[in-house]
Amino acid sequence: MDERQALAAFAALGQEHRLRVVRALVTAGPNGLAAGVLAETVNVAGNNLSFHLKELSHAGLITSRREGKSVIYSAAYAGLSDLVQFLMRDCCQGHPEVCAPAVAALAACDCTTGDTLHA
Amino acid sequence: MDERQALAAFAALGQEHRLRVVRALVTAGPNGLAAGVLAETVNVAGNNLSFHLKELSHAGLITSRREGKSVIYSAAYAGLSDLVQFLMRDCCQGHPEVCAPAVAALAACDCTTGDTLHA
DNA sequence: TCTACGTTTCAACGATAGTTGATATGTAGG
DNA sequence: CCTACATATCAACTATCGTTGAAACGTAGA
Repeated sequence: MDERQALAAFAALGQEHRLRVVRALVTAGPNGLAAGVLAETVNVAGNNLSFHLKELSHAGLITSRREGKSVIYSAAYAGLSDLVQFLMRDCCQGHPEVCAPAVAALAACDCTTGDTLHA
Repeated sequence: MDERQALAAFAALGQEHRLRVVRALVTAGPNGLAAGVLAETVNVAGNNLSFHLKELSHAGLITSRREGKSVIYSAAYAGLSDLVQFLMRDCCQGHPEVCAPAVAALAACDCTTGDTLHA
């Protein structure tokens, strides 16, 4: 991930409605949520939400697929990973103790119990 | 970290000059960099940089200390950790495989070789 | 094909953020 | 005390972002 992409991603997350959308989709899991459900969840008008979803999609943070009349959005976990990696890259220049908490914080996630940790 | 703080942090990072400042400080390590050095590094006028540094500081992403005539800024690694944790929290609702790459990406950092990983 | 539903696009307005220049603070040395 | 240096503050301007309402698109069922 280059700076331009990271910039777009952070700018996208730095907005109340968009951050809530991403959080909702991250917790929702890979099944995702329909645009209409998201509109109710974050309490935003449909047309306005559509604008934000487009921005999040362009930033590589979410993906979409059509299912009948609905459009289902899901978190782009790979994009989120890249963003985290971009932010913390080269944080260990001779002082691993300063960034270890970041690793520990994320490792505290239940993911560590998954069998695909190193996949 | 609550939503309001995360929002401020992401909005702070969603700006070219501020993102470069944070990246410069993250790679610089706990010793930090003087405001003047940062101004040259990111190629921003001093008064303008001061505005951005204030915003980053208010967002909990950097800290500052005075050393003689200079003010030294450093990355707030704890704040960065909290931010990462906020973004990925509850990402594993029954599907640990989707967020495992995020953990792996951060774990790829040399931090994993540090002796304070679980501290 | 017609209607209903879900979603997206567009133009326009109001609010907010970033830059600039001038000025103020605070610190060290002569 | 006075000057030089480093950084911070303030007001004003411009550009960009987010919201709103109206309208269009695409899909499914009658």
